This record gives sequence, C-alpha cells and structure tokens, in this order.
Amino acid sequence: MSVIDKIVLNPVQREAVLYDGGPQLVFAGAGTGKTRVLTAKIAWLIEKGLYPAEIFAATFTNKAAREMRSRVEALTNLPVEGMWIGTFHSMCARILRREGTHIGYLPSFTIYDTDDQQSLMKKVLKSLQIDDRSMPPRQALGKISGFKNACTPPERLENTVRGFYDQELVRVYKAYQKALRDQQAMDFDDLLANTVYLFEQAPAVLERYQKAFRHVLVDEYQDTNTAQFLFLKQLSQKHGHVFVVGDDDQSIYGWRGAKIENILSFEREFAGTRVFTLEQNYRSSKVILDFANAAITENLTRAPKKLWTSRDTGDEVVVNRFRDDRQEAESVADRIEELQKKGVKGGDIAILFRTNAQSRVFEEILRRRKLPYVLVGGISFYERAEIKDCLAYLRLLVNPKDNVSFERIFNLPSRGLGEKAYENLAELARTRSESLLETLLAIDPAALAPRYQQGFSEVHDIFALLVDLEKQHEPVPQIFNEMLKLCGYMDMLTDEDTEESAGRIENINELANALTIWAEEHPGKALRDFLEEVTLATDVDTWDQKDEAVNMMTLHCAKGLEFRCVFLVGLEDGIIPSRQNFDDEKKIEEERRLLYVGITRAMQRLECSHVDYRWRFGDLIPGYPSRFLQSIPQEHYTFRDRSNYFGEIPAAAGERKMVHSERPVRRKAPAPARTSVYDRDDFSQETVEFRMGQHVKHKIYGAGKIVSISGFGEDMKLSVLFNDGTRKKLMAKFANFEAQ
DNA sequence: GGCGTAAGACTTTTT
DNA sequence: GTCTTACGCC
Repeated sequence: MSVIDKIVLNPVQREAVLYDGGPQLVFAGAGTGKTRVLTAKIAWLIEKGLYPAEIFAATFTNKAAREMRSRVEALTNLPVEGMWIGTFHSMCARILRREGTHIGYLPSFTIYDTDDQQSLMKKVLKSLQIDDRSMPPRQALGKISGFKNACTPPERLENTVRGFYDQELVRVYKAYQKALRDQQAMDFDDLLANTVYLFEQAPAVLERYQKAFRHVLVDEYQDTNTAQFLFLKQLSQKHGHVFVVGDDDQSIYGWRGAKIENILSFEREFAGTRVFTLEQNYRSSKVILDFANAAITENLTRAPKKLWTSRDTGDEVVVNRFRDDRQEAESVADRIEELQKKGVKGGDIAILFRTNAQSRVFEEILRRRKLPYVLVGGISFYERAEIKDCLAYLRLLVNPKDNVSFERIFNLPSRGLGEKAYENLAELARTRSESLLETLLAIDPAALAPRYQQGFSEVHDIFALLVDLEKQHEPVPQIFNEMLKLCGYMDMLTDEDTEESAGRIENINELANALTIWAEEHPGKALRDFLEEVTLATDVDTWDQKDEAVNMMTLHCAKGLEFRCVFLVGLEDGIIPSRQNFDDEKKIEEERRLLYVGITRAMQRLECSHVDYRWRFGDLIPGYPSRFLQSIPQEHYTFRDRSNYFGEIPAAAGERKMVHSERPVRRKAPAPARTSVYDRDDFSQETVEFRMGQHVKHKIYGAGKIVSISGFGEDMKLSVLFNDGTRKKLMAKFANFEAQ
C-alpha cells in the first residue's frame, strides 16, 4: 500500500504531493492541512526511492521536526534518522560544526544567546571607547542583526555608509564580529549568515551539500529572511527541487528580518515554479473563519485567497468589553470553569495575548482558582541565572576561548576576584593572544599580582581537573557533578540558606537530571550537543503540554498550533497593533496578521476581549478597542459589554451598543475588583494556598505580607515584604509559614 | 571587593 | 510592579 493511500488528501493536496517537476510553492492558509502535505510529500519522496539522508526539511520548531519525523516513519515503515529535519538554526549549526574550518571556526564553537551577545557587545563598546548612551548595546545589536539577516558583512558597508553614527556602527559591527571569531562564538544570526558565507567561499563544500540534499523542503516559508533565502538558492540551484509551504497572511516575524516578499516573489526567483493553493480549512468553524477572513481582508500586501470550510456554522464569536485587565482575567477564568464543567479539557483551551507582560494577571487568577495552566515561553528554565552559571562552566570546558562565559563565572562563587583581577589576567591574555582561560591554564601563577593568585589558582585547579576528566572521556553527567563539587557553587547556595537559594539548588539538581536523561537518550553525543540543543530550543520545544492544563502564550508563540477554545485577550489599540508600530502601515499590516494568526488558532470557540483600563507599571492606563476589531463588520460577532460585571460603575459606561467606536469615559480609576473575590477562599494549612496581600509569619524573618506570587505548583514563588522592611523571595513549597 | 539601598528603565514579538 | 545598574559604605 502506497503512502499516498495511507493519508487522506484532497485533490489539491494530493497534486502538490505527487508533482515532481521542479520548484513548488504551496500557499497553505491556516488550517488547510499544511503539515499533512509536507509529511506526505516527504514520505512519498522516500517511497519513490530517495534516501532519508537526501532530504533537507526546515521546520519552525524542533518539536514540529520531531513529530514530522515520527509521522514519516509511521507512513513509510522505514527508519529515517538520516533525514535532515529541524530548524534552520539547528541544521546550519550542524553544517558549520562540520565545515566551519573553511571560515575560521572550530567544530567546538559556542552559540551565544541574547544575554551573551549583550555582554559581549558591552565589552566591544568599551574597547572602542564608545559611550553606552550614544549607542545602547541593544540598539547596536538590533541593527547588526538586521545586517546579518540580509547577509551583509561589515566590509561591504564600510565604503557605502555615510554619517557619523552609521560609520561608528559599522566599526562596532566589525569589532563585534572579530570578538565573536576570537572566542569561537556565533550568535543566532551568524548561524544562518555564516553558512551562506561558507558556501560562497568554499564552492567545493557547497557542491557536496548540493549533491547530498536532492530535495529541499521548507515549512512556514513566509517567515524566512534573506539569509535563509540565499541559503535555499545555494542548496537548490543545481537541481531545483525546492518545495516551500507557507501563508503570507501569517507572516509575523518581519521585525526580526523575515521578508514576506520571499513568499510573494518565490515564482520569480525560482524559474518554472508551480503554485498550489490550499483554501479548504479543516480546523475552524464557519463563524470563526468568516471572522478571520473579515479581519485579514483589510491588508493590501497579500496574495488573493479566501479560506472556506464545509463545516458547521458553530458557536458565535464573542467580543467582550471589560472594565480592566483584572476583570478580564476573572471573567476568562469564569468561562474556563464553565467550559470545564461541560467537559472541555484545560489542554484544549488557550489564552493568547500580544505581550508577555499580559500573562501576569492570568497567572495570578488561575492560580488562585486552582485552575492548572502552562505558560509557554517567557523566561525559560535554561535562562535562569543559576542554570546559565552552571552552563557557563560546561561551555568553557567545550570551548576555552569563550571569554564571555569565563567572565560570568571566574568569581562565582566569590573568590575575592573583581574588576582589577580581571584586568590583570586580561592584560596577560592580550600579550599572549590567548583567551582568559587558556592563559590561566598556561601561565605561572607568579605572573599575576600576589593578591589575586589565590583566587585564580582555584579557578585554574577546577578547570585543570575538569579538562583532565574530559580527556579521559568521563561521561558527561559525571563531569557535571564533579564540576558542581569542585567549583563550590552548591556550597555557596547551601550557605545562603534562604528559600530562594533552596529553589536554586532544586533547579540545579533538575539540570543534573536533565543532563543524565539526555545522556541516556543520546548515546555517543557530546556535551557540546547538549549545550547546543539547550540554546537552540524554541519556546514551544520546552512546552510541557498537559491534558488538564490551560495553555497561555503570546500570539507569536501560538503560530502553527490549534486549540478547541481560544481566548484572545487585550485587543486594544496600542497593544495590538502595538503602539510602537502605529507610524508604519507595513508594520500595522503585520500586526493585523498577528491577530489573524490568533483567530485562526481556534477550532470551535473564540472569545475576544478588550478592556477600558489596564494596569501598567503600577498605573491604571485607559485603552480603547483595537482598530482591527472596529474594522470587522458586527454581523461576524456578538458584542457583550461586561464592563460593569463587578461592583458599581458610573452610569455613563452602562448599556451601550456601538461601543467600539467610542473611547472609554475618562473617569477616576475604579478600584480593582479585589474584595469580593479575594475573600472567597481562606488560607488553610492543608492546602497551602497563598493569596496576594496575605499576612504570614516566617520562623526566621518574622511577620510580613505577600506582595507578589509567581509560578505555579512546585515552582510557586512568593515575594514577601516583612515588617522590618526587607523583601524576600521565597519558594512556596519551602516557606513553612507558622500558623497565625 | 562585597553588600546594601536607591534610582532608573522597562514591555512588543524570538531563534 | 520588577529588574538592572550605580553608588556609597563597610
């Protein structure tokens, strides 16, 4: 039985899978079975005799890659480990580890995340004696990222750029790239750009990969940048077997260099392209689809198309108006409870918002109502300071040239070394043209100033020992445990003896576990691979999807996902579209697509909301409905004014129909809907339940009150303001408050 | 050099 | 409201 018979495909999908005449562009609107087509295509190619290793397929998340790999395996009944499927970033990293020597990189290079980039940029600016205020590191990095995404090296800018600031910027760009090279590090953008440069500079290498990958496939093509486009051109220019799937209406990463033009001009760039358009939507109810179509038609830059469905009309789309974001969250929680009574699982529900900051209120309220949730994205486990510290030790072991990691940990735990000590070592390193760690491992300690010798010799001994263990091919988890023991990081935390440090110890133990499990699951892989996996993981990759837990994430994060019930919250002007994009029609269009992405995540039920007032930086800021909502004809949804849901409000804001065209009445900030809800559940010792403002008594710090709560369940953290004025962050599970 | 407090920035989205 | 940085004191 052919794979084509094992998977249900409509005529257009089937045609797209079976076509093999050259470049293919599949316009796949939201929910039109894009993943299905891509999977079937790959399985079909393999069935026709292609080796899995001859396939290069780029997906948007590693999770999607894993799922697709196993589906292809199930369809073909063949092992497909050899297939190259993953994110552009991870596959480029793989190529660069193998071939980087052609452009001056060792296979052990380190990948810098945003944090590391920032540290390095600060150093670079300092060395060029450029004031942070005249060129903020973040800004410089943003512009440089733009250059890299377009594959424009600093050398090409040098003679064209005019004006003092831009010339300085090019100088910074050049120095930053040199610094990266010197310490054998690449940032995220380098992974893409350097692969393109590598292929340009080493045609023989390119040719090998052109021959190796006989078919190149790309998912979410609308979100590729120029570097990715050039890379594709390079790989496919010999055989022209390029298959891309995407939806221009879902292009939402323009701000990080993605070019919607890539998909709109694909036909022009790849001669002989055949275009397929998938318009039948299998995901959403008719009502939701009509609402989505109405939202997106306002955009001018788009390929003409209209999604349709043969599904039922479905439940009405609701747009709620609430008084403030607290009430919005309370009401969403009410609705979730109702839905769950009707048998909807938490995992089928998603709360989607534009900015990460909006998650706070929802977290607080869901937690208090004991509604389990998972927050996708935000600060991930691997971005926590204690985890990054531990990883810095490991990274140094893999790449001793990594000065950014060295600087992070050379005095952590404290060894009496500071800026002066750093300068002392750095000076020696400069004269030797080596990195800090290399220098430290090579020199006679007597070469250092006497007062730093003790501290540095500790660092020296730690790494000398660890390097030894590595040479003896000690298993990675053992090396990690040895490192923990040697460097004294754990002792430092144990000595601190606060609930916060207990939490950190917990996290580090968790890291040790993760490393052990990883080592078991990936025999033969090196520490370097673990570190890479960890830095290149997307937010969705670390998503711990649960049956009962309500999902919360940003609209960007939700791309490619679907949920039975979706709550689209905070639909106010200034939030979506973001105030910062008001001035640019192209950016406004991208914001509209972002809303479109949100709407089209919903299968059965969609509830939107906007609020009159929103807490921001501790102030209550007025807001009014998003211009996008106002442009959607009212026949597509039911409007409910719930802004008087709690307590008394001015009569002026009562029953009104055409509320979308009005701004909220300016009035004194209403008291947040606290009292009625907060008094609902009592603190009891058995359930260990906490609430904001609750008075507690700690055995060491004495009496105080809870001023903020974050995390959930095991991870719950409490910020407590004690009566002596000190504020402490405590892990809820360790807090052990005394009975009042 | 380390620690504590105070002022300031910050929130658009992420590999 | 939270996090980072700067500065002053020990």
